[in-house]
Amino acid sequence: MAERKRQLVSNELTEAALQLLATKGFDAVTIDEIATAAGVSKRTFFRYFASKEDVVVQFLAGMGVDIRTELAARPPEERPSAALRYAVGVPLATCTAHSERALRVVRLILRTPALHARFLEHQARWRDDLAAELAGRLGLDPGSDLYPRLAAGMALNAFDAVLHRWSGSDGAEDPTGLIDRAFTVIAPALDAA
Amino acid sequence: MAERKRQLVSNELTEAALQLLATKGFDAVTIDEIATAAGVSKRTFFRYFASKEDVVVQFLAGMGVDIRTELAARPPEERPSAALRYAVGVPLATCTAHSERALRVVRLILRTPALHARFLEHQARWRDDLAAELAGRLGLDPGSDLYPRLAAGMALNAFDAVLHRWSGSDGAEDPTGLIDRAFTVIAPALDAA
DNA sequence: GCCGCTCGTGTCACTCGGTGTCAAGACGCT
DNA sequence: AGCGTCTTGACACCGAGTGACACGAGCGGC
Repeated sequence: MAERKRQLVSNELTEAALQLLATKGFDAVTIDEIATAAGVSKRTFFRYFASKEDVVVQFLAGMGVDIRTELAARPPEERPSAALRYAVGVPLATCTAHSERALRVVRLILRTPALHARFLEHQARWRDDLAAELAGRLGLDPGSDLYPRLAAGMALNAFDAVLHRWSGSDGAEDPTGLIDRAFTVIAPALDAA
Repeated sequence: MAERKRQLVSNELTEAALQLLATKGFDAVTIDEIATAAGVSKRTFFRYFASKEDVVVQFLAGMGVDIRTELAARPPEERPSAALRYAVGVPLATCTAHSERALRVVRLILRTPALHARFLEHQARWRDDLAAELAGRLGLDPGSDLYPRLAAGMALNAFDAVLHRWSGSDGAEDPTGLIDRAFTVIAPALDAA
């Protein structure tokens, strides 16, 4: 029950934060505002989130592990381009499923330098994870072979490009179609050898 | 003459900052410390640099334009993989030329999340610039074609991987050799079609 | 019933990054 | 000397983030 309440407060906080940040802009909203809007104190906010950026970015935090677990679940004989495409497709599907909310968050992140920076940091971690998974999958040594890191980077780069285009078109363009087009571009490098 | 003095103060500031940050760690150094070490006030520090991260990251700020101008200078008939490889090679050559200093800065950036985030933000801007240059070079429409952004991303991704490996090996591995190996991996995608 | 226990929260005080304001000097010009 | 301009330092201020502590709610043992 204590866990229930914790989740409740957390949701209240993210809800208030997303609402305020999206309308007034990142810098124009203080943490006090968010906290009072959620009915708690500023101190309590920081017991749930490490920073102002965290409220927004933690909203996408699960994507990294989603990508990696999906890659781990793909059949081993599948070519890297296909496996990575499906792995990266998971968070994109989540985006399209909750497009109203996801679009607002993505737009906010891309428009706000501080958020964008944090987001890129997350992505860098995802890339390392993906590279490790990929190296294990292909039996490569990540210490000597550049391929795993480059491949993971290419996949996430494609993911990023699609996200930009998707939010740039206000959700009009289809992420699935975009990611397919992106992967036809990078596939020759992913599947070489 | 006034310009001389400005440059002098700026150098003093970056020197003090790099020294202190590299030894004590990013969070353990206050701006007051850096400023007093350079013989100026905290307020003056912020007249030269926008933020604490800026002192370190602005050290690499020129790289972005270097890459783009080099790409613009490459012969138009050169294949994208070769042109991008040379473009990205420019800042890497600068790194090897001042390896003692560059290595310290790169290590500091990669080790400090806040700095890493800012660095990635810069890179994202470079990528957009590179993509625009590449689109112009190939006569593609960056609004509809994904290739420019993906290609620019791949090149910078390779640059990033090399930088990591270089700093990870304490400068032992040769950046030129690494970037060549990285580009043989991604070239099939860059030169397809 | 009451006593203690823990745990979540609010309050307060504090540090530090970052900004606006202003007055005091340094410099060039006439 | 007297006058703009430009840089600087001093000061006050805001907001992010942290540490310390006291309060109250819930809960098990007596």
